[in-house]
Amino acid sequence: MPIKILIADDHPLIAEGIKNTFENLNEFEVVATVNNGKEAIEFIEKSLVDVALLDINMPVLDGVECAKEILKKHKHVKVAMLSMYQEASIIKSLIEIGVKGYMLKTIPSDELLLAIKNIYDGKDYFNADVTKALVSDDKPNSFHQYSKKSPLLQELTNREKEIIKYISQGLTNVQVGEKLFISPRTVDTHRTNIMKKLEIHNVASLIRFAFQNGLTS
Amino acid sequence: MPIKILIADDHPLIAEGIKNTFENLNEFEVVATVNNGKEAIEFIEKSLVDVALLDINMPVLDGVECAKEILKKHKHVKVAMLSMYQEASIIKSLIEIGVKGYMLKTIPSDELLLAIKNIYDGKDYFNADVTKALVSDDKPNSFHQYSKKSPLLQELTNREKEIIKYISQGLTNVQVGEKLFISPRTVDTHRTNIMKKLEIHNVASLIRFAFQNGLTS
DNA sequence: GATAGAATAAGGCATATGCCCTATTTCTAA
DNA sequence: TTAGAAATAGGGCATATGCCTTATTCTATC
Repeated sequence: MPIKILIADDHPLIAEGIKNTFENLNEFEVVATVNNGKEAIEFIEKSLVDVALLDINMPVLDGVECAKEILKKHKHVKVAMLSMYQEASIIKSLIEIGVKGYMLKTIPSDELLLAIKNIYDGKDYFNADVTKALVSDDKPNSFHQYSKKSPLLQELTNREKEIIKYISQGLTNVQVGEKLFISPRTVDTHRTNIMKKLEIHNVASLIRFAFQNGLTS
Repeated sequence: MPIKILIADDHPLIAEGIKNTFENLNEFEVVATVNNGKEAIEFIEKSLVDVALLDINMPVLDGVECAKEILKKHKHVKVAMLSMYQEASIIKSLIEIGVKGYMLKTIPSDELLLAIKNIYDGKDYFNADVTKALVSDDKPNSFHQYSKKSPLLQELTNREKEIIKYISQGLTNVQVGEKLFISPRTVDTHRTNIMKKLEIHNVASLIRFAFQNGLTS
């Protein structure tokens, strides 16, 4: 029986490319390609899926939130993430959530096949570059040393995500305040809270986070 | 005779997806899929290509630089750009360079076919969202009103690109200075020059630019 | 040899940020 | 109904930024 794969990506060309990789191989079967996390969950709730391959950066419901939902409610489904970027901090969060794999979109087709097969067999698959980044990341806040929660698990509120969106558009605290009809000091407070949660200390890192997690407009 | 298409994208899955879109259609023929701008130019120099479909964000030689090169030396090749993001300012630059099309990676396959056909026939194809953004962008520095050069044409030097890379990693001027063994004041000068060239006024916009143009590490 | 661009550096200053606080109100889940 | 988020707001202050300015040195290129 082929491995039933669900692909979630908001870029049709990419979804097609991935689907194409598994085509004509009787070991795999792409049972669905959906455009966002919400559709992915809806499909899993009514059909059988072995491995869910989720893009991190998706509209409506992003990959990370989607993964959490799936891993909480549908424990038989193995979840692997696809991303444009390699970022050690995200990986830590994903591992803590229970994700079985993380790969960059630069992965060659044949390696993707191997990865999905491994994940289906209960093994983990994490992109080599990423693993390397994790290993070299021996800062005191590394989750291997302390059981401190990783950034992404320190959930951001909707308002905080909204604030990030405006900041990443290049707006200052004053401008964001004007957009949302709140005091610039409130924006500042949100900003401070966001940075504390994400363990970062300047806008540059914040925008970086926004882009790598699909929080931009 | 089929339209000869060259695809340049550093993400094999995406390149495969695009290639797959044109498969089995005798109106089109994908003559090559390459991983970066350099390879694209090398191929065009020795083989016949009608339409080059370039990802903006590529290593080695990015899409914009690649497009300039092709349009300068190989005027018979029509160039279309693919991007993850819609950003009016980039489009302006591309139009000025002579690019015939710009589409987001969210484009559906059938629309991509239509787009390439139009471009081959000498028409332009620009993503609807992008066109809308351009029209609504009636700021005084719009290139339709003044013949002022757009940001991307105001070339960044290698050192400036290097500085952007470090800033987008979240480093402060002092930290960048330490990395490059130069004074933080020099980093500041570079930063100021970059912002003047790009017509932006804060880091947030700078990081945004970096991500949208593949200048991140 | 002159000129221009690139990279370097710094004075000076207004603005924005990052981050401690504390505090109130509103909403929500236990 | 009550504890706990979430959103609101501001005092206060150190640091970082954004952006003028000028200036030197080192290539290229003409």
